[in-house]
Amino acid sequence: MNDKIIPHFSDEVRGVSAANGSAKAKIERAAVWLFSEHGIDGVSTKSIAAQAGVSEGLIYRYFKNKEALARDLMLAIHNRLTLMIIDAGKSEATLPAQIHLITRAYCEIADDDWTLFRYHILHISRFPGLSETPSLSPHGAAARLIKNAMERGEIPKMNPDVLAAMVLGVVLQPAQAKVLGAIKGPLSKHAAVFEKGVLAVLGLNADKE
Amino acid sequence: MNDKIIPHFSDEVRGVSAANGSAKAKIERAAVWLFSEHGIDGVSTKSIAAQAGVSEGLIYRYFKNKEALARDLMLAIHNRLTLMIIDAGKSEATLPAQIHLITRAYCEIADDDWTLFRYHILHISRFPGLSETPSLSPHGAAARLIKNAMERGEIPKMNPDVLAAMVLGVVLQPAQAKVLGAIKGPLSKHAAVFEKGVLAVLGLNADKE
DNA sequence: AACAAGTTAGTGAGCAATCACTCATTACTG
DNA sequence: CAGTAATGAGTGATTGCTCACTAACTTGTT
Repeated sequence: MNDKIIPHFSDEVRGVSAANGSAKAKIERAAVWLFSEHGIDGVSTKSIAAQAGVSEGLIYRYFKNKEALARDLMLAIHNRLTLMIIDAGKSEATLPAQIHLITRAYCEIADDDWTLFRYHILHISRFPGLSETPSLSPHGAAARLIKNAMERGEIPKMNPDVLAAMVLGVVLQPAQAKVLGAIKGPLSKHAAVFEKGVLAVLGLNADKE
Repeated sequence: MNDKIIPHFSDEVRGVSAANGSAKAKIERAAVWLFSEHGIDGVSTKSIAAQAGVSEGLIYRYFKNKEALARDLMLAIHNRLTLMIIDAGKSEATLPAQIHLITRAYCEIADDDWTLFRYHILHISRFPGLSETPSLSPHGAAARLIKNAMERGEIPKMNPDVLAAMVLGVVLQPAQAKVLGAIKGPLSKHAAVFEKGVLAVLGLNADKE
């Protein structure tokens, strides 16, 4: 439980952003916090500037408009999660090994920047375009891994999109429950349970215990 | 696949609202459609009135303000889903029988009023109060059924809130995937697969096939 | 060093547009 | 005509965004 999974991945997956003290970073941190709490339309540019401790006009030096600011932040976590799944698919050959890596990394990314992750699961639906590019979304990447495993004969063939959604739900719904206060503490604490649940949905855990 | 599950439940679970042609019903239908599409803050009272074919002022004859309208609609589907789970817990004695009923009914309620269901899963987080009353939320009701099954010795003991979230995720994440366009057709088509997945997460499907 | 010129970072008053909501008035109905 | 249903122009507040401006810092020339 001590060793982190994230360092095994590339820099993009580990999550990098603007220099911590810069004005741009202050705006981003203020915005992601306020957006996750009140929704994008529930936050004014004035309140973002106030929370960041900068003037309102400065936002428009770094971002074209409020929507672009919201989109950039969403894209950061969206791509981070997607690339993590793709990387895991490349570094491991079998579905169970991939799932072991992915469940841990998913939880660690969520715990690492919970505000940004919370923003992602609460408000991703504001950006339909991000999910309409299947290969660059967590769902699409997961569906691809599952489809490959089906073609290798690791699991029975069925609709990979439905199965990918069921599998993602085993991890994402507890995350949403944590957002809504029904579950407490870091997600990583439950990573082993999530892994077991995911394997069960895939019919891969008959040989355990 | 022909027989519906919904009729087995009480009137409240079957879903009843204002008379179809009344002005109040027209406002509700217009609001739930626009809210689910653009979010509550992304919809103006003017646009609701226009879509409903009534004047803007009429909204305030039937609802105290825009927030109350949004809350009433959310409460309708929220209570409908919650009561369905509670009812299933009363009418069936074992967890597998309860799950058989619930997965079907969940899908049928979603298909029956997809716009309202879509509004629920996309924007429930706007009303944290609804989830903070655990016994009156789908998550809370499901957690109770699971906890009871643990005490009857049907499944191993563990954190019932975490397990309830994982189980709900198996059904809700495919619903979200359908919202985002990754899955098509009615949810009921996949009810049997969802049931199998839920049983697997609970460790209850060793005796199948 | 001294100064001028140019570039970048940052400000905040102000603007047109839109917002949720009110209310005096009208239309309808039994 | 009493009572309810319905209207929509009007209101003050707030919105996202602009832009003329200042402050601070780099660079080039002497």
